[in-house]
Amino acid sequence: MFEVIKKDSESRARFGVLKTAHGFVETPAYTIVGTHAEVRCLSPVDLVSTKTQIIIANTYYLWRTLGDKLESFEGLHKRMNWPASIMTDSGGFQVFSLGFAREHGVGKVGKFFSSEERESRPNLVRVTDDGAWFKEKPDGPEFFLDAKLSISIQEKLGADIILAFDECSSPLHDHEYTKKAMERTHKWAKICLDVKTRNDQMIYGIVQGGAFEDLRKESAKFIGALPFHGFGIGGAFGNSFGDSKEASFKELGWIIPYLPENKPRHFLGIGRIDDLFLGVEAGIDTFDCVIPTREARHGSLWTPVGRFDIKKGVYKNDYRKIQDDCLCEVCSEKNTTRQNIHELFKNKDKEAARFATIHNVFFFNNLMTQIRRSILDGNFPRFKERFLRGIASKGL
RNA sequence: GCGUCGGUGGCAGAGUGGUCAAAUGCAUCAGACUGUAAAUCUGACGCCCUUCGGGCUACGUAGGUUCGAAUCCUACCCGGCGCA
Repeated sequence: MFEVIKKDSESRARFGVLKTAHGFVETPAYTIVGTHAEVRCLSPVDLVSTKTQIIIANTYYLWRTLGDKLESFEGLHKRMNWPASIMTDSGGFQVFSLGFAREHGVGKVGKFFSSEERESRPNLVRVTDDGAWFKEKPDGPEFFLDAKLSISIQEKLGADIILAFDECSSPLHDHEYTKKAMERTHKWAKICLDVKTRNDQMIYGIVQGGAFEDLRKESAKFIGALPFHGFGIGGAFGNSFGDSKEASFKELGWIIPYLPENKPRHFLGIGRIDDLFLGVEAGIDTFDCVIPTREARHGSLWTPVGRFDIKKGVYKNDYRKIQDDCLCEVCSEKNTTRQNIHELFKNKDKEAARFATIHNVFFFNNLMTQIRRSILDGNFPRFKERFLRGIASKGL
């Protein structure tokens, strides 16, 4: 199911192959986010051209959207017209994102909402030891999602890799709460394994424990010892949650040694360029992140010298490609200069977001290809240094 | 020529005696975005002073009425429309 082909001699980086029911994923790999069973703005054909290997969809949203139709659901592969690998997130992140994170504005760097702002973004989630009560509106009815139901939904969705239901805690939570959330996650992890019935799906357990060393180690030890096919690392990570990168990657150092060498490790929701290098270096095999697709829609295009906002006026008469040496479908087309794409964004043309998404997704997938190659060549540390310096020199 | 309607910040367009440096939209500029609340959000946008705040100049032009005018009056300039 997962094989490590080559290990870097100077770090924990490794090249591997993950075999799922729908093919192979060469790792380290980027998992492209398709929450609602589609990668926003991209057709299945577009996706192929972006070198995408695997997509992650979301249990919570598909459950809410499909409702009764879930019983007769044809499966994600058919629905998405995507023949390759798919994973589903369990809905555990929504316990956080629609709850505490929404209320407190966590996730925006350096900014937490004031009490006034909180009123307009109320917490829509109530967590108990048994599961999570969600509501769509502050005054709407509650509905319950727990480990058992999450697995049942994920089995109906039919992804190749499913995730255990967890509670993602916040960096604002103290040790006591984080411990409680971690213990719930552990309890739910065992339930997920118990109730899972399909043999053609892999299941990953999820390590929590926030920024606390004792909890991270405890969680890694506990989850790592359970018979999962792989492991996700989630929770309060990275500067997105108000923590420094250094601190968050120290956490990986606490966790990874407790996870089995021969099983894949997924870094949940993390995926900026420096994160990728640091994650791979720490022993991560797969990443997923909204950044390539969301920022594309917002006009931010990524290149080896940093990202830029194509909507800015300076690109109005810029007849260069997004990125000179890029082999993505957009950069390879004749009539897709920065000037064209700028204009499409200004005209609110739907093609704008599509072009931007194609480029960004290709960029990140291609970066992973280069990382894999560098590991195979025994050159990862040099490649990392060179690439990060390239970005730093021009600024992000 | 007569009549009539109108001339507001980069543009469009509110305001029709004080709470107006002037709503709103667009444009512009800056920023954010990390298991998708997000093809989204935030801030700036007359000039000057260090922010709170204060000062100055502004609603076609020039005068006037008034404690006070983008808002009222007069003349003029410009534009649309109608009639000659």
